[in-house]
Amino acid sequence: MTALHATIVPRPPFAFDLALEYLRTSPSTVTEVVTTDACLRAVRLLDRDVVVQIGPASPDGSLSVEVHGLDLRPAHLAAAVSLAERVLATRVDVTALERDLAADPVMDELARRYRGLRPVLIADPLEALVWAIIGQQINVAFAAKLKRALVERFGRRMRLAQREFVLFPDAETLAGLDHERDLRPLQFSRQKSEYVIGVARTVATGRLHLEALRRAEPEEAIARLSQLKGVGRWTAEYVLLRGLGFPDVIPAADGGLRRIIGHAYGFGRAATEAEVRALAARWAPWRAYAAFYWWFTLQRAAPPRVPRAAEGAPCSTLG
DNA sequence: ATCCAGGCTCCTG
DNA sequence: CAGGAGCATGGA
Repeated sequence: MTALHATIVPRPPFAFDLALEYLRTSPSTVTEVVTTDACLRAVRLLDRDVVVQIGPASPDGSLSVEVHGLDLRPAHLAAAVSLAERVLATRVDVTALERDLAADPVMDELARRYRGLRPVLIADPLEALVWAIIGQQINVAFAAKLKRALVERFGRRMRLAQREFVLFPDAETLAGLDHERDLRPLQFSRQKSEYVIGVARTVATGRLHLEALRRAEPEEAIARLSQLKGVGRWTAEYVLLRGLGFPDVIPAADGGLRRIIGHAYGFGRAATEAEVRALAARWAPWRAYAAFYWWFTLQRAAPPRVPRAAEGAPCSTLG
């Protein structure tokens, strides 16, 4: 096992502590391991399974990026650095954000509260897509249980420093599953089983290249994703936000967003999707940031999660 | 038991 | 093209 390391300097303001808090408390956090001051994750980089660790490098805000694996070359470190920069959006210039959001007093307050927080990505876009499908119309705790079961059953494992890591299953693995035999026993509904395997097959056969969607216009990317069976607008927008890093999309149909926004704007009820879209127009070009702030607020208001079973256990960051 | 949960598909009018 | 029924599943 070799280790390479580099230092990156996020564009200020950057709040690594808030990003870490998000990861620590988010139901989507299954393949990541979050410690008191760092985040680790197993991922495929180039031709290697590696563990990437991101943590504070010095009090000035710079971050250390370490990559651990077998026979690593400089190219693996470069890939790890670009992964870290993408997942944490460290290179995004947010200096205009506070000014842009100040017109809306409610959002202005959130922008100040979460200064330096950017939407934290799920490192693997396919993982983001599968997670979004799993999360459709069920409570997030159960969705997290399903994701954990999927990862533990079909993900490759890695061991590093007494800790076990699991890679999210790749498209080829998921494409080879049988929904009755493999996913129903994990408590997936019949339709979600078919959706997950169907999108994996589309990706595995090369008919959909998720990474390439990053360069598309948002509406084009949403249209492409929506062609997949089981992927509607909410799911597509979620993938753009959490999987691909689009800064200005908002899943306006999201139940959690509708509830908290309806409450925050004094509707006395959940806002409708149309109302969320209308309000969100004022948050452009930062609508993904706004959505992320709301989700973080919901997460913080939620009751504390079940304590992790055992330090070092795989997937132990999920409650 | 009943309602709800980070929706989607498919079918009406 | 907007609106709604029906759908799966487990948890509170």
